[in-house]
Amino acid sequence: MKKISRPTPTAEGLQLDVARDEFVTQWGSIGSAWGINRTMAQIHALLIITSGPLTTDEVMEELKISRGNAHTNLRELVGWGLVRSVIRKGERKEYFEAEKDVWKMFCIIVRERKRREIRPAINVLKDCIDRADGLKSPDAVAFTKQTKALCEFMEMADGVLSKVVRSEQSSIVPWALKFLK
Amino acid sequence: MKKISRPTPTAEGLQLDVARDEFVTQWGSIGSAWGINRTMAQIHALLIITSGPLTTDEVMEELKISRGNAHTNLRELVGWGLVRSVIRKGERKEYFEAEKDVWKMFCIIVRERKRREIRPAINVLKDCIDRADGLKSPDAVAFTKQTKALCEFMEMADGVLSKVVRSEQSSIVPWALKFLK
DNA sequence: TTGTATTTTCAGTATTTAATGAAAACATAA
DNA sequence: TTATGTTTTCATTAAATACTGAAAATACAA
Repeated sequence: MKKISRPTPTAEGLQLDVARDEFVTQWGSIGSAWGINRTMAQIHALLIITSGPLTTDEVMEELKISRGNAHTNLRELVGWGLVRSVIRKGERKEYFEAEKDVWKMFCIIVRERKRREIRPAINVLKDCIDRADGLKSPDAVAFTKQTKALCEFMEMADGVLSKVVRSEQSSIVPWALKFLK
Repeated sequence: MKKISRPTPTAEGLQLDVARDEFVTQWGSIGSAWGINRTMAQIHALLIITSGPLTTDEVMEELKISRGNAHTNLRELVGWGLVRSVIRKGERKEYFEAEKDVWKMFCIIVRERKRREIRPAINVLKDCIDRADGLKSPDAVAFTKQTKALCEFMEMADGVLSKVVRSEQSSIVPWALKFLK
């Protein structure tokens, strides 16, 4: 295994390293507030601020984590579509690089969350509505009314997000924004 | 402690109970996918589909959870503003009821997440930018560029959400929607 | 083939997060 | 005041989640 080569640390270099560490660490805690595994968020952060693609070993080294951990979370990120694997010809190692365009990142995350979380939630709501729909008691009527309201709201949100994300370009939202208040 | 009175279960009543249970349970798992404590989401779900306000004991009974757990999560929900406590005159017990209007719920959640998560994230980014800004190396320039892009995006998102939520009325988003694509 | 580099898996362990339940604190009525 | 109902706290325990590291599987070159 090749040792990662590093330039002799200069004052500037150290300052940058501090900023990068801060970014990676904090992105990790922000991620976990949003229900994302801390390590996954940190790897993502690391790849976002690294110009070239990195190998699993380099990620392990940078974040001081085990191979299994690095491997699993890199795969997860590839699964989300936030990171792609790159194979350099003549080399056997797999490299990983993040999508860096912020708007594209946003679109990917929105699409995945729609698919993984919003859609299932809507299905659950529909299921509950079906079970209670037609029941006559006041309780049942109230229940149906409330779940229907929730369901309609989520479908609306789902639709808005679809449209926002459809164009895949960032100018539309700021533009539409002019019309809001 | 007074036992909760319940009508004799009918076929319809049972069917409703199943639907309610399903809703509460599933809302719990949806919540945890979004970084919200499962019990907190379940209590919220329970209060949303219950017409009258409930006491801590009733919540404990319905969800089969301990007093401490019910207490803590009810307080947390009150802290978010999603649930308010109600005191009935002549009674010593505290009652809890949820905000039921879906649009209001949405506004509360957006405002709180902005405050608790988006704003702090923006501050972290600004801090990282400050540390690296002015450094001349190509790595530093790339780092600054990337973090600035992220920061600007999040500020934009913050602004959009502020406007969406400002009016506190649901008609604006569907209206603005017409302009999207 | 066989050897070597690399990736993947997963049982075991550690860490983090959430829940319990009983005691303490508090509030009100008698 | 004392008695009683109610809320709050918090040390302990339980459950969920994440991580490690080594072994197995895979891929490829010689």
